Amino acid sequence: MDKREFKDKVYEELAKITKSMANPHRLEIIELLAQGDFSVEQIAEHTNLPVANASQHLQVLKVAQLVDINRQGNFIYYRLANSNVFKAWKALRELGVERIATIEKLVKDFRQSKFKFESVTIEELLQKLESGKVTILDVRPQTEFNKGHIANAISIPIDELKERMKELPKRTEIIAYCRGPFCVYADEAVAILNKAGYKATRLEEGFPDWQIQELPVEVSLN
Amino acid sequence: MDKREFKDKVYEELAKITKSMANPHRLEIIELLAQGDFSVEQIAEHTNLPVANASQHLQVLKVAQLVDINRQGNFIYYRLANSNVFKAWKALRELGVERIATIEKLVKDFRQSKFKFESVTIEELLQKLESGKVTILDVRPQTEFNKGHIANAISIPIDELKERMKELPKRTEIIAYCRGPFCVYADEAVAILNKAGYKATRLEEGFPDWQIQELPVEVSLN
DNA sequence: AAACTATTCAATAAATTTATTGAATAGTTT
DNA sequence: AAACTATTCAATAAATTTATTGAATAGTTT
Repeated sequence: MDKREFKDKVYEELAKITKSMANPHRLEIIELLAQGDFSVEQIAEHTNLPVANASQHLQVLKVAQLVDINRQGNFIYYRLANSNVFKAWKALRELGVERIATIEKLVKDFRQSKFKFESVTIEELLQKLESGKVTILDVRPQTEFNKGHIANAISIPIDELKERMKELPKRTEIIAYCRGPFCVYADEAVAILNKAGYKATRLEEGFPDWQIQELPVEVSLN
Repeated sequence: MDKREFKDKVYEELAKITKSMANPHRLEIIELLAQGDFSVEQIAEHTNLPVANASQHLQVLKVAQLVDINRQGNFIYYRLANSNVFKAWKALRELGVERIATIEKLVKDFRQSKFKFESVTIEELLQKLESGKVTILDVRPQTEFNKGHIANAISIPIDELKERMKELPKRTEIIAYCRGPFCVYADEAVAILNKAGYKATRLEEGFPDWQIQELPVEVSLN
């Protein structure tokens, strides 16, 4: 094998992996699976895809070895194959957010149209945790919280927040988080809480970003 | 704009960026541009593409805002738009190297078919630098060395190594590096040097990996 | 074993990406 | 201004990716 042939094969392989990510639905699936494992049906519902279609995209990811499966009864659960998959997604996300004004604008327009809040980065949250009392609020669905969450976070899914917000302290600062920077549950939570007189801010990033940095988490052993 | 519409647009934009990278030639171009800027002709030559073809791939990268241009006389020089582009490439590369046994195998087969040497990681090199004397040898073409290189590295392009190796110390350990883990100049250098009685090893990663970690470099101001 | 359920498969048409070729363009040098 | 050079553009055919639909499959429950 000569040098050119070798190179061609290396880049060919890398391109295969990159292609397996290069689709809006598959990027969304990867982001979702960063929260934990999900069945095909659940993935289809979350991403608004017909099941057969979701399944096809999952096959593409499986062939590229970005996801693993785990059969339980009639259900097949998909999960990310390893943490490098999330790292690659994160790098692409950061490239996107920095480079494409469109995305920034989309995010801002959407957030500002309903709410207009500042957010706190993971680093800033760590500083706050060191210097004083902060309540961390996880507003993702209960099942995602159960799969893994930031250590000491309180779980109140966004749908239950209105009835259950009395469980939260009125005085201490509340940082709400969800799946990632594009997830709007945290924005909704901040809107609800601030209106009711709480002191709430959203975390810019999501649980997987926290976890990948090896910060303290509580995960289910399943 | 409702939630689903917002999500669709975000992932659509991210997929556009990802697609712009999802091609073997474009991945190779990105890796090359991580060394510095190059004209279309140079890029075409390095990647073994017809000029018109290279130009088309560069347009794709330009539209996605992964590269910038800089006209000088008749030549147009392309460069990476910012360090996040290299970070994304690096994340994909690491995902690839870890996940796809094929690539590992390709790299090993190719290296072992001609040479079979161990390599040193950036971290290991840093330790060596702390604990004793090491000569760092840059075997990339002179122009790439001039654009930027590891601080205190000596430049001897691989083509000139046989005649010029007497410039190198026989006693101290030599670490040779080039463009990145898929670049084989460093392997060739190690083979030549060890045969001649030098103590040489290759650096696993390349100059851009060193630079992105904000380790000491010498760069041209151009 | 039959009925059921979640998922995958297969076929197809439409959309997108790619390589190839030759011409056009934007700037430089004479 | 004419000749020249590097790069881009435009058109096209071939290859690949995608969504859609209905059927098939692998396993579970009755």
